[in-house]
Amino acid sequence: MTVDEILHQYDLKHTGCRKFILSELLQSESALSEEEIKKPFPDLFDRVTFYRTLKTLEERGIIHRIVLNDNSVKYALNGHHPDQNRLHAHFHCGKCDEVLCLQGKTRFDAELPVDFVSQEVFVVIEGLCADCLHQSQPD
Amino acid sequence: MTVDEILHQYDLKHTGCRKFILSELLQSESALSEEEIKKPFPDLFDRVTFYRTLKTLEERGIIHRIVLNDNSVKYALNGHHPDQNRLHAHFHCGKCDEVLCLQGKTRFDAELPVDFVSQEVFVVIEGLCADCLHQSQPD
DNA sequence: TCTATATTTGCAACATTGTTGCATTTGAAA
DNA sequence: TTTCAAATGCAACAATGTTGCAAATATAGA
Repeated sequence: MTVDEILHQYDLKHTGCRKFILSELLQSESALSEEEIKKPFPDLFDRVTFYRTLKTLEERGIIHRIVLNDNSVKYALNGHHPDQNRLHAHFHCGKCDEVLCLQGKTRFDAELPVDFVSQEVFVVIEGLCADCLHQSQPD
Repeated sequence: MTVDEILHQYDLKHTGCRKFILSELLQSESALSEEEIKKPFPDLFDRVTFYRTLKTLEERGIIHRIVLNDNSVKYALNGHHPDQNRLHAHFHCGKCDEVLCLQGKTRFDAELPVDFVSQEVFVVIEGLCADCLHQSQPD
């Protein structure tokens, strides 16, 4: 899936900021913060344009926001699982700050009070990724 | 458990701001935002004092922060389950904005990549509480 | 290819949330 | 009552996100 294919599929204009953001996210294994997306060309687009573009992409369901427990925000492309079972799970490495989507690799279940309805579930696992684990515990 | 008992137990001075925040949280069924805590006396304490006090209470393990998917933050008293299994689960009603702690009422399990270590898990369930459900679907 | 138009973008200004440094006040121990 | 570390208030700042408006641009149609 290319950037242009995505934009065409969602009937969005192929503008610079959209192509840039989608291109960065496509290239990345993990979810990226605004700063991380911008890193290669920090001042290529205005901050406002960036926010508005991220908002548009999110509203169209092309990307999703991940809010970590320290209030920071990362973005990732949506999988092509239409609207899954609305369980969004991510792993956050507290050392290198990498965020991984865990689509379909988690199970969650809750006993809610009577007549409470669950619409979406957001899970963030805080921990250490393999690289950082090995760095801190050699051998 | 009273405010003074809590402060004494954690060896903290019984200061105005601490007593006020703990008192509000003790009275509340659900988690409260900074604004909601302040509501009865919005200007009783400086904003900085408020933040520093919340930070202290959190560091001591008396309260915990809940970060919702819209970036807003709420606070709640910790249960007296020493350090549980590090699964923090909350329900957030998207209509009335109420947040409920779901201690011990959830099951979660994830298949992480090899050598990834989970330290803490944060879950937010977005949905509708019983009151709001009945309001939107009378009968 | 050129033109028209809705959309996107940049800029300025502002709002909210959170932090730091420092001087003053205060809780509680002696 | 005195003393002093801890807590507080104030000013200033930083990060993150939003709104209004004018200028630039993508693309549909001539």
